[in-house]
Amino acid sequence: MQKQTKNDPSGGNSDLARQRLLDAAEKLFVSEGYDGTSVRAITELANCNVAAVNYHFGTKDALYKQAVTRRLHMLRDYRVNSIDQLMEAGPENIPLEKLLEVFARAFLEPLLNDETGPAIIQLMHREILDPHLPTDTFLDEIFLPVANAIKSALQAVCPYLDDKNALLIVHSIVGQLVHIVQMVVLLSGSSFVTDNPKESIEEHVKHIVHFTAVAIRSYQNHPEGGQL
Amino acid sequence: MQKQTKNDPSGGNSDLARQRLLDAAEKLFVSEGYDGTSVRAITELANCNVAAVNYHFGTKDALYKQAVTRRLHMLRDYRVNSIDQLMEAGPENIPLEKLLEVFARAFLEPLLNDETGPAIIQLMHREILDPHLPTDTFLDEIFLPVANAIKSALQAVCPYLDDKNALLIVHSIVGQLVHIVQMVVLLSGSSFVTDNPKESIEEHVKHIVHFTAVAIRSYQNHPEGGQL
DNA sequence: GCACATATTAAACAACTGTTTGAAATATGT
DNA sequence: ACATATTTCAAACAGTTGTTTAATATGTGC
Repeated sequence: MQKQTKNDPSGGNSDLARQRLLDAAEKLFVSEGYDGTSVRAITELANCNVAAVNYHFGTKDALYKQAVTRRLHMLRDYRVNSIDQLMEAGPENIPLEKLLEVFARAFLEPLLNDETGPAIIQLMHREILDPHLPTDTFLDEIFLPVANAIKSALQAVCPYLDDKNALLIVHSIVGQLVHIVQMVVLLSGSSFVTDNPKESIEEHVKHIVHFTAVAIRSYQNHPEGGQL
Repeated sequence: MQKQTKNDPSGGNSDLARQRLLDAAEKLFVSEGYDGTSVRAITELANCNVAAVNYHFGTKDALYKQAVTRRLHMLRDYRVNSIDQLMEAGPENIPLEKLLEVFARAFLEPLLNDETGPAIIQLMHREILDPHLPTDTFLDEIFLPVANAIKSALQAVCPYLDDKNALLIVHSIVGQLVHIVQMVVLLSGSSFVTDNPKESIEEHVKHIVHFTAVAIRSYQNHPEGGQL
């Protein structure tokens, strides 16, 4: 992309400006939301003229959609691929804890990544609260694919889980993981001193894996779950 | 409030307009967010003049703070009181499942209430994403009081839980409960037909109670949790 | 009924918003 | 170097925003 091919009539500089606009837009949509972000703020951060948004993307809304969609697909692919790769070892060779840990880390990858932090997941939260994508995009293009991937994997590793219980368990796992992100966001604006945020996240991940594994194993003897 | 006392010099009509503005503001802040809600939209919904916000509240921001804070305190008090009332029966008389169920229902009360639905909890999500309250208000005035109440109650009912594990478990419970709300919000804008949303919520609550109880009991023999 | 306090109101204000427009600059192919 | 395509740009536009202002209407106490 730094190299400009002489055959490309659409111009490399155009791609650079587009990229800068997408990156700037993403950053501002994360921190200010859609309505709180102006086209002028985006173009100033991207070092572009205010009309560049309309030239390259048509409208602010279309820019938003592209900024969100590229991240949404990235998150889905990373999460689904992580599960698929693990499952290549064969379900009988995969400890439940391992599956849960791989999923948790894949789910939280942007958060665990120093460069991105909670931003991308936070952008997804915003899209849920204020949807701008076409109806059901979030469900169809990230939530359901990821949920189905981990659900199938759970059922392969724990064949005693029926469809209904497996899905309920997926919701429990996702809820716990999302909560970590929300706590990070909440504490990031806080005057509380966190000793070591990364260590705290690791601790939560470890807890969730164990907590969840125990509960799942209880379904082996009790399809209704929860009885000891 | 329908009766106007002759002794009240601040005027009943003023309280009526204030109330209408708060209610209208809340409704719009829930659905459109802070930046997506204009003063004109609020005053139109409240059947007031646009300057009424400034007269009664000073600024749009101050109106927002009051609208959010009144609900935040309401949620906290309901949750904490539900736990406290249950604990009056004495921890030795309270099954763990009962405690978890009471907490879950108290936590989700607005959602379970046909009049409010997920709106109020959604308003809290928005405040986390776009804080307008003074720093740490959300933490200090709802999250921590509620977390501490359920943490103490859990430790009273399950004395084998130490501080660290109890807190991690509280996070797991809250994460699962918050996730229900997020799913309701996500599906409310969806073309998916939900057979019976109330029944689905009940099912999730039942699952979370049992799922969580099993996992908690595992700490009895294994302070590190998670081992079977 | 009057004086004073309070609440409501329409108009005005400065600033901001996303978009459009046409000129100018730059890139590209021959 | 020229013709054409693409990109960038400043200015303009109509609409929106939260706030202020002063007049008017309403409420209250005596």
